[in-house]
This record gives sequence, structure tokens and C-alpha cells, in this order.
Amino acid sequence: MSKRVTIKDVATEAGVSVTTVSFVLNGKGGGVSQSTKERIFCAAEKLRYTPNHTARSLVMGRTNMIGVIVPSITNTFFAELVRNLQRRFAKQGYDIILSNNEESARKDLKSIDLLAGRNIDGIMLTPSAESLSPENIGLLKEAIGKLSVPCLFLDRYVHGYPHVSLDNSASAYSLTDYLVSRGHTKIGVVTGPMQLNSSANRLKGLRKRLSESGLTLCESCLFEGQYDLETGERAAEYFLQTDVTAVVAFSDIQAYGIYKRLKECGKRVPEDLSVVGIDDNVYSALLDRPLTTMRQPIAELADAAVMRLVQMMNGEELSPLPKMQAQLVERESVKLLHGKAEEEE
Amino acid sequence: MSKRVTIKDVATEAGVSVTTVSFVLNGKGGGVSQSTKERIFCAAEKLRYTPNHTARSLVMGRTNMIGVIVPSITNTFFAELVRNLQRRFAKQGYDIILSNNEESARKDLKSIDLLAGRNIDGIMLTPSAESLSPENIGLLKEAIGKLSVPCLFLDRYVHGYPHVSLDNSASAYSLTDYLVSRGHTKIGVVTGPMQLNSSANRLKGLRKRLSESGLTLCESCLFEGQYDLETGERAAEYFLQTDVTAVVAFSDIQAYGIYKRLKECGKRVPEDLSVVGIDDNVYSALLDRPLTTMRQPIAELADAAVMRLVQMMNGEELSPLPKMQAQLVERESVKLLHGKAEEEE
DNA sequence: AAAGCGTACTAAATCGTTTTACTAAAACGC
DNA sequence: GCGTTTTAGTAAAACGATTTAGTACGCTTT
Repeated sequence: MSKRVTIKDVATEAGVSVTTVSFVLNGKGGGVSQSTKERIFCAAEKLRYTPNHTARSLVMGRTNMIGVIVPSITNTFFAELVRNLQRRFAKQGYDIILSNNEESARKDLKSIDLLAGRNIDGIMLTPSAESLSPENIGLLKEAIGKLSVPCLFLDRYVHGYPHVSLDNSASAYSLTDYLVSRGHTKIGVVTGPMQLNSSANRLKGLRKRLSESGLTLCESCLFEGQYDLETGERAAEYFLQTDVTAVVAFSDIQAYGIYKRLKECGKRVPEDLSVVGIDDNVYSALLDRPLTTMRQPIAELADAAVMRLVQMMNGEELSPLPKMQAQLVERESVKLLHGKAEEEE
Repeated sequence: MSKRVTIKDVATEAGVSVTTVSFVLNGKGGGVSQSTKERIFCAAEKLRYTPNHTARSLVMGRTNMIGVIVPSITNTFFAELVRNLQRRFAKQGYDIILSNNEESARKDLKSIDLLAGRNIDGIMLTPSAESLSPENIGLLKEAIGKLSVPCLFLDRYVHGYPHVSLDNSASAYSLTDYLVSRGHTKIGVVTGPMQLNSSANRLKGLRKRLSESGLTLCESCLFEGQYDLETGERAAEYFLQTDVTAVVAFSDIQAYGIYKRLKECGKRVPEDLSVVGIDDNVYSALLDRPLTTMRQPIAELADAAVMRLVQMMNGEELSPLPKMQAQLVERESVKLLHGKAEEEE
């Protein structure tokens, strides 16, 4: 392990001062002769000089690193999101430090502090549901407040703070509209944690569409849970005992849970129960009966988020956000109820 | 955005020198009186001092950051791996910089350089298949060679370099054994890129078990591809035209592809074709006919890898690696061929 | 020939830590 | 009371860059 080559070595090799080397290598060699420039480039090349990022960060006060906090990297949605974020940040010259917080409020707080200590230039934050609960949200706000760098909420957010997120209400509205158009009136819904804007707003959108058809969501048709498989399973069990003909799951993974339990009970999708989801995970198309769902515009979401955070870090004016809309992907998980379909046309 | 509190501020507040503050805060306050210590802790607390990691890194020559390079974060296996790595590294005081290289050799090389410039303390590397191909492997070796920090290959590796990886041969051996015990003799196989040790060794294990029963893998029973859905789909199409009764897919995702195409052709698993996979993704249990597969010991893999890399970074002696074994998870994707089963008992 | 002005380059401060080598004062042995 | 050791603390160098404020030199002007 030989000592790393420093700018000083290059300077000595080229027979100039470190100042000049720094200027030239950073393209600010305004008043440097062509011959000197060449000598410096040659020396740098010869010694295989690579600048020390740490030293640079110390003096410049910026690290070109972004902290990315997600609640669950194994969730397909977040994996895809992280992938897109990384790609786009890399293009802008930023690396990302990943923190996977396993839906834990404690870890959220801890990693925010840790990242701050690393002098990252900004944080892209999708907090755990736990962090957004009434008893914890204060702590989260406090941690964000202490930060000396911009923080952008992604997907899940705290009201009043900068964020980039899907138009969740519209998303659920479309889905409900589709169900209604297929003749369903007794509709069940399985949500995620209600402190998440995604669940709250999706529920709003669903209710809106329902009320436009003079329908209402009865108490017993609402099943609150997590965005996970098990919630879907329990929901399936529950709805089997009701008279709902269709259920909208607020995430595909929940829909998978419904499929699973239904099959275990000897029931079938969509013959016995229609199911729709939100996300459009890769697996949704592979199911026995491919799932009708809303495709999340993950790439655009990441695009907008990166653009916005970069603007915030540069102190630029924030450009208006495009409305991020999910798109209905119709497959085979919804039964057409007779007699009703015509009516809607 | 107020200036960050430095050690100097703490020193002033406590009325001592920065040296003393540094010693005390780092628990090396051997010759410092109790009262002074307390003053310093109070001052630090009061000013909400957090040390500047960048400055510390510069002088100490270590960053406590690990570069983690994966070929595809959206692949469930790698997502799970990264999750486990992050958790364990965090416990050891390391943060991870994630690089998702989208199975690109060019990106592999680029990110190794980038990470080196960041003075990371070590690299956990799962290269793209492309990087391991004969024409690219030289470049990869060169990039690794230039590194002044330890690099540990994970899952995929270059022969002769430190690595942690599954016992792939044994894994495929078990799977084949299971198939044979269920009476299958005409067995097809769909592999990943053959330059990957995972595919090469799995094939070896499969062949070994076959030959033990006096069987051989005929040329036409081998379908080489990627670890992806589409390869599975194409393989299904292919094997439908042969007389194989069972196919072992070298990854679950390929098995999903087989399921998909089979259904599109009006065929069923396992009635028309038995299928097994390797990985045990969460989705494998959810399929119409749950998939029999080998469960990868991802947590142990991550454990061993982190331990080993930490040892390498500390210059410690390397403890022997436990053999990492996958475990058969029997579900419903393999048909029992009559007449043969008894014979095996 | 003195003043002014580019041009080409550099010395030195700075960023926030850690750590080595030192000092001043107190305590101790005798 | 003199030398020695211990205690409690500090000054200053170092890490490897960037950047401000120069300097030295030659060339025009007037």
C-alpha cells in the first residue's frame, strides 16, 4: 500500500506550485501558459494522480454526497425508486449514501444525525410510517430542523415541508372509477398506515368517486393495515365474510396477500372477488390472474425529486412540479358485473 | 443556516484547548481532571456539537465508509443482500455508499474509480456478468489492483480473489437430487451467464448428481441465458418442444418466466412440466403453484462478508469461512412420476 | 525613466480534526 | 530544599486540498 499521490507530488514533478496545479486541474487556469498546463497534465497522468475528495470536501464545505433514506429497500417500489435516484444523481456528480431504516422511527432519527455528521449536501427522505405518527412526528421535525442542508421528502411527507409525491387521490379515483364502470358498488378497501399521505389521499380519491355515483364507503368496508403481504391476507379473510364484490388494495403487495389467502380458501380471483392494486410491481403481470393496478411513474418521480433537491442545494428558484399521475393497467383481476356495465357507457 | 459548531467553539466555551476537548471527547482523556471533563461534556452538549466527519477522515486516513457495488438493486436477491449488508455494517460503525451498476462493465469500472477517490475503507463488490467475461475481466482486475483498500467479492467473483459466496454446486446437487427422487430423468436446465461462478458451479453440481444415477445432461437440455424473466419465457418455449419432464431454473425469476409462458401456451405447472428454482424470493410462495426452490442463506452470506471485509480492513487474520449452504424448500411445482418414487426410497 | 498594466505564477491562510512533543505546576522522596 | 516524578494541560504540525492576495517580470505609455 504505497502512499497516495497528492497534489504536492504533481507540483514537484511539474516544477510548479500546488496553487498552479490546483488551478489547472480544475480548469481555472486562466493565467497559466500552455506549456505549463501541459507539463502539469503530463505529471498528473504519469503519477496517476486522483484528487482526495475528503480534503476537497473539507475546504469547500460540500461533499457531493446525498443521503437517501428509505423505509424498506426490499419493497419493490423503493428498490426501483433508489435505482432511479442513483442513476440520476450520478449524472449530476453526486453519490448516494443509502440508509434502509426498516420502518423504524428510531433508525430514521439516528440516520439523519449520522448523515448530518457526514456533511452530506442534501437528504432525500422517505420516513417510516412510525415516524409520521402523532407521537413521533415532533421528533422528526426537530431532527430536520437542526439540519443545515436541504431535505426533500419523497413519496411520504410531512405537511408543510418540501416534497415530491404522486397524485394519490387521482390514482385511487381512477381505480374506483374503473371498478364502478365494471358494475361494482359494494367495494372494500385495504389501506396502509393512515398517517401516510399516500393512504389518506388514496382514501379521499376513492370516496370522491364513490360519492359521485351516490355510493358511500361503509365503515365495515375499510380495512386498515400495513403495506405488506400479511395485511392482504388478513383483509381477504375479512372481506370474504362481507358482501363486497371488489376490493381495492392500496399496494400490489397487499393484493398478492389477498390472492394467496383466497386461494387457500378455495376462492378465485376475480370470480369470487375482484381485486385491484396500486404500484404495478413486475410480479403483478405474472400472477395466475394478472392484476389490474395503477402503474406508478417511478422514473418521473425520481426525476422530479432529484431536480428539485439539486435546485434546493444550489439555492436556485424552484421550478413548478409537474403533477405526477399513475396510469391504469387493465388486466384480468376484475369481474364484469352484468347489467351494470351498459348503464355506465 | 448558521455555521456549524466546531471543536474550537467547544474549547472556548469550556475554557480549555482544542487538544483537551479532542482527547476527552474521544475517551482518551487519561490525564484530564474530572472537573474539566465535565465542563467539556457540558459545553459540547450545550452547543450541540457534532464532530466533522470530513475533517476527521482527512487526518485519520479512514472514512468509515464502504462502497457497495451491485449489478441490480431491483433484483430481489440483491435488494435483500444490500439490506443485510447495511444493517451489519451500521453496527460496525460503517456507512455504505451504494452503486447500482445495471449489469454494465463500464459502470463497474467507473464506480470503482469513483469510490477510490472518496477514500472509502473497503469495497464489497458484486460485478456485472459483463465484467467477468473474458474480454473485460482484465480491466476489472486492473481496477481492483490499483485500489489501495481491500476489496471483497460477494456472490460473484474472480478466481483467486477474496470472496464470499454460496456453495453453488451443492445447491444444484440437492435440487437435482430432489428431481431424481421424484422420478425425473429427462431434466432440462436454464442457466445464467456461464462466466458467473454461480452458473458454472450450479451446472457442475447438477451434472454430478445426474452422473451418480447414470444419467447425463444432453446438449439440447441446456439453455443458457440471463438471470431474468425473459430468459425463462424463452426457455419455456424451447423446452416445450423437447421431452424433458422437469426443468431446473438457476434463479426464481427465470422460473417465473417459465410459469408465465407456460400459462400463455395453455400448459400447467407441474402437470405438463415440473419446474424448480434457486433463491426463494418472497413471490415464489405466492405463485399459482408455489415454487419448489433452494433458499439462499442471504443473512449468513451478508454476515460472513461483512466480518471478512472488516477483518481485511483491520489487517486481522482471516477466520475460516463457514460453508454457506442453501436449503431445499419443497412446494408444489414438481410432479411425482409414478413407478420411480418407490425405487428411490 | 517613471508609472502603469498585463501575464505567469506563488506564499500562505484556511477548512476541522488528531496527535506528538512539550511545559508548568504540584507532589513526592529523602 | 533539591531533584525527580506525576499530573493537567497546551502549542503546533499534520492531513490534502482551495483560494485570496500577492509578487516579479517584462512591455507599453507618456
